[in-house]
Amino acid sequence: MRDPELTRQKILDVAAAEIHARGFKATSLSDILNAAGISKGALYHHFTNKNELGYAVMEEIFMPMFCMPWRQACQHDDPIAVMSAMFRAFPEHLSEEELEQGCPITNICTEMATIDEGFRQRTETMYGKLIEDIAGALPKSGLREGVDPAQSAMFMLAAMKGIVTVIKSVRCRDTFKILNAELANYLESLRSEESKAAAALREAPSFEMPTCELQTAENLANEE
Amino acid sequence: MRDPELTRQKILDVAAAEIHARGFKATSLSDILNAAGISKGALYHHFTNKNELGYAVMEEIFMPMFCMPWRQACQHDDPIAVMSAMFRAFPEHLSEEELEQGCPITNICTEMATIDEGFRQRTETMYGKLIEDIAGALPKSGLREGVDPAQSAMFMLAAMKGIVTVIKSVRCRDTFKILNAELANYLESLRSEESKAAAALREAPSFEMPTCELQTAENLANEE
Amino acid sequence: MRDPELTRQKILDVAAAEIHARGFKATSLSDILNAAGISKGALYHHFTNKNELGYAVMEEIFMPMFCMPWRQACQHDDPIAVMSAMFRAFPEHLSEEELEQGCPITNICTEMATIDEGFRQRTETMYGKLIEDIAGALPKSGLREGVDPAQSAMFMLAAMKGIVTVIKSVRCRDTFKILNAELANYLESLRSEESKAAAALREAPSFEMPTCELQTAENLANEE
Amino acid sequence: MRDPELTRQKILDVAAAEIHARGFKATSLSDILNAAGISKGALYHHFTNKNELGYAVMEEIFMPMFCMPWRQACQHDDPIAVMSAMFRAFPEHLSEEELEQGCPITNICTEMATIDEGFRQRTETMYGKLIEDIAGALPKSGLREGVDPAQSAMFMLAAMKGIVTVIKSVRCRDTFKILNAELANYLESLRSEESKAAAALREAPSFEMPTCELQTAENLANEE
DNA sequence: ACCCGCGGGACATCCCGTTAGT
DNA sequence: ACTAACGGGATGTCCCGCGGGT
Repeated sequence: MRDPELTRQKILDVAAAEIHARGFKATSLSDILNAAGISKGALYHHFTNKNELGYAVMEEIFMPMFCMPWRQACQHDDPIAVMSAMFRAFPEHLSEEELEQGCPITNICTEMATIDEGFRQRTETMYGKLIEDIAGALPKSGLREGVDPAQSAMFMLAAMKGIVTVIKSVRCRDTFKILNAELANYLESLRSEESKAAAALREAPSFEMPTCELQTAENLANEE
Repeated sequence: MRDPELTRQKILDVAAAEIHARGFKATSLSDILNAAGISKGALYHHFTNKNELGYAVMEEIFMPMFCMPWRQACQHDDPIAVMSAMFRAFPEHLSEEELEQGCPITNICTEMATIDEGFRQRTETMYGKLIEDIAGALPKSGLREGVDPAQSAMFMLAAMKGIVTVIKSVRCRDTFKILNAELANYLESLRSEESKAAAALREAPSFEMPTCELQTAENLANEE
Repeated sequence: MRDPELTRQKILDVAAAEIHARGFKATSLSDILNAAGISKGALYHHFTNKNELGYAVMEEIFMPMFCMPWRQACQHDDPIAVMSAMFRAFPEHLSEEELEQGCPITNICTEMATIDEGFRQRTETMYGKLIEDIAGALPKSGLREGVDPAQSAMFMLAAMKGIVTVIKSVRCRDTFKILNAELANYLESLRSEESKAAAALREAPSFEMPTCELQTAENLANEE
Repeated sequence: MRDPELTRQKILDVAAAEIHARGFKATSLSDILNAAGISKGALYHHFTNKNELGYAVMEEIFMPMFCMPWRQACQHDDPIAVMSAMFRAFPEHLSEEELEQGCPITNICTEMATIDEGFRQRTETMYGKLIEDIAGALPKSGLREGVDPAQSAMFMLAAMKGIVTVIKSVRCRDTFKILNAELANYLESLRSEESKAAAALREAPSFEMPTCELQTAENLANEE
């Protein structure tokens, strides 16, 4: 019955959901408490304050969730192909709710960056690492001359985030598809001529949304 | 001494600045009141509640400010050239503060879209109009075959917003330049061959940040 | 119906009573709110926080109340005689409750001096002024050679506060009388021989507890 | 490693220090726990609640510490001489911190007497015993006719506490010296003529602050 | 048109004490 | 004997909005 790690995870899971749905400031601790069915004492025992809880949610839920597909794509022989497929598949895979809520990291950072350094810095370092990984992987696909992998990776990331942000306002899945297709085109345009030829012969890799193996309260409970 | 319109504008100006700096929820009415040197009664005389004030700030300050440069570019004979120049010039023109605060519209909409329809809808309709204008203007520059102006306009807008959002986290002006340069390249890539040739001959239009002729409290005061 | 000054005074009066009865930290704002029948908003409107309320209570209630009798004694031709009478009369004049609660200034300062400078400094300056006044008045009674008026005033003040403090623990009115009599003796011992002789001829001034004309909520209400 | 008595003492020592520094209500159990490096369970194993811990601190730390010098003085042939020396030496012996914090017993009793009988009663009985001892010893020094030893002892005690309380507000070591000197004078004035003469011939007893042999955690640890 | 006094609720924090467990 | 998870209440702060008055 008493399982601190599970309690902690339950708090994190619920907090992540609430924060994603309503934003950080608009989410009260009582909301989380009620939804998770735990007491104030328990929360205060695991996290020293609301901001610290927010940091933990970012690091242990939002960031792994966000990075997973990119990391997976980076390990493939033709990362550009996988990412392209990813962009094209993505708009279909999101629920109506997710589409309306946008990217949790962009949300929390846009909201909190100017009033709390903790959120901003965590986002900054995450971006740094992710860009590094992607920039390291892109050349595997064969790049056009003059293309700077880091620069392109950054642009792709920014564009992708911009698209999700715009979609959050516009709430239109078709627009989402179109924009992501345009982004996929941008990606493909980075290939060298040989790479293009080769890619044309191969079949496009079927992309399936990676089931993000997060440490969730459910997982923890099932283990036993 | 008693000038309702001036009072209203002062409130809007101050509110815009505070909200841009701290976000909507994190800005309390007292913050605005103190900064503007007016009383709560005055505020509630002009605006029915905090959200309504937020809407007015969006419509009368943030949106005109944001749209101004685009509208200007659309009126030029070669909109792509102007927008390209704009993207390249932009990172230099922003103060350190503005760079850290990001785009006010993206901020407020990202923060509030899920908890209040008013903010979202206003953003949506603004995007709609802006895209329409840009899509209407782009062909003047001569587009490559197969390019859908609306689609490209949307992508450009999204990418631009994504870039500003990322920069808000990363706080690096050089990265800003690089990303905007990449965006400018994207724009130029939309041109047809003839357009490219023509543009190469012309001199690039020098871009100067448009001084947004907003209705501000200062302007109002000076008129008299 | 709406009388801000009266509201403020009511808060001060009630807060003074509660703080005197329970101590500063042990008195919650809700206690005061309930006892005064006002809302949290009203309190927050008149005082920025609990400490600031405490300061106001000290300055506007406790200190005038405490200083009144001394000031009165200082204006007499023979201050020593008045103060002596005061010390002897004091233990009889206090209610059982006041006897148990001790001196409000000593209480609040003893409790708060180490954790908040505001309380300490206010006490310090009050002591300074009071000592100055008493030291200025004492010579009127004719002092023995070698007596430093300031020094004696300070000692008298300290002893008096010590007595009240001890009585707060011991809760014995007779002990109070004895100790105050001893203090009165100390005072009389400061006189020169002529002064002693003269005082012996005169009748001891009858002392009556000065009705401290404080600005109380009751007074304010009665004025209208 | 597991030494319940040592744990208990450590708690007491740390609690005493924290309570002396911040006051009883302002000291949270977590403050003590962190400073002592023990867990809440340990504390609640040794003490049933916060008040009970406070009582123990009073009885086992504050009171022995406070009484020690007086007891020592009482055993001397000329208690008045020793106490006089004590008063004169005291202000020099205190650290700046101790001077600012005042007498721990006065502090805790002033703060808690009205809201908890436990603190008050313990103080009352301690005063009773101490006065008894001093009143019993004073005659050894040879008292003036008409002097009631108990009365004088009480006055001395009260005055001394008042002085320390005032100094806590005023924070001035010189004032401390002056007031204590005045108190010493009071003491000496209790002597009979013969006693005065005799004391004048003898050398004043040099006073050194008694190293209070308390049961401290350090002492306990060293014993092994 | 604007100000000031006020109502009342919500929120983050924090704190004391209990209990399952080792 | 001691740890750590947890319960749940209370507190100070603060904030949005209303309405009497000028």
